[in-house]
Amino acid sequence: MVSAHPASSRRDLAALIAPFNRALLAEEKQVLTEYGASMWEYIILTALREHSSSNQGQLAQRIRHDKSRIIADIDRLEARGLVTRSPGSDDRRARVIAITTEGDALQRTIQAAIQDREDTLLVAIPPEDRRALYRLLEAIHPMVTPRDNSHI
Amino acid sequence: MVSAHPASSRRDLAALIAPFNRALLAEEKQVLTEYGASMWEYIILTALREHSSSNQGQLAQRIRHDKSRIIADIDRLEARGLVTRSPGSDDRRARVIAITTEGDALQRTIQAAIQDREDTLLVAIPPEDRRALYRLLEAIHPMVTPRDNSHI
DNA sequence: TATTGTTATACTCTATAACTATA
DNA sequence: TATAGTTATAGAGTATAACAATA
Repeated sequence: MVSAHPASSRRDLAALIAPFNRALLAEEKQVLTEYGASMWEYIILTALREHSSSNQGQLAQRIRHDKSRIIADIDRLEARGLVTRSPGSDDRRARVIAITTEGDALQRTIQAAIQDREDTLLVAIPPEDRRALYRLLEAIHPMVTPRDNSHI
Repeated sequence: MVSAHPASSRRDLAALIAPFNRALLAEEKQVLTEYGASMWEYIILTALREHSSSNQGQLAQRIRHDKSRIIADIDRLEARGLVTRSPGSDDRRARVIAITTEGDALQRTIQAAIQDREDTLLVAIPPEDRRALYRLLEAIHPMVTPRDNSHI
């Protein structure tokens, strides 16, 4: 009897990526706990360092966070003086979120710690292989990131 | 003023892997919905094709599923005739889970469909780069998978 | 007393709908 | 009427504790 689907010798790509993803998140969470920030708070600070200031809704959309759940995160960041939330000058419904100097510094500190951990995790991978990995993942990134159509 | 942490030019590895992981899971879930299986059910079938039969607890441990949550999954797989659940011969507390011919066939069908989708997702990556990616991820896999200490 | 499978419960994350204030 | 932000609520997924049967 010949099977319609011969036993696959190859592991699912998802089965290779998922544990890697889990391990990276675990490392990241340890660092974040150290600095009293949540994953979403760190993602928000990182996004704000790239765009410096944006409306709350735009920000949520950019990082693919929920417009209703981002509120509490910004509340905490604001209370810690890491971001400011001010009413839009032209549209008084809008809230403009901007990162502060303290927020900027904290994001850098956390990111440096996270990348240190990532390097440690992959210390057994030769440098040129690691560079190849980054190059491949950067190439794949746009293929797996839903395009932002908000400008259309 | 010199910053303690200069702006990182590099993206976090987690920020590259997470969207990739999400995209792969989304593809996988579409296939699974087609065949009426949940992610955990597919993982269970895949694990059973590698080990053919095992105690419920050992199985849960191997796939890092919850020993209490695996119950409902096995209930459904058993009801569909994809696995059998029989009392252990030596230890009557234990339940031995074994995959059936139908279960084996379904896993192959689903896996083939999933890997087809994965190939489609990465169709723009040249074959040799894709091979390099798999090679790297296979090398990283043992570094990010918690070792099974159950035999100690 | 410890372990296998089971059930019940609580907790986190997420998704969605309803509300307000502006436009 | 539509939109930005907010609040409240319901759901999925997960983690944990308590229980019955067996060791």
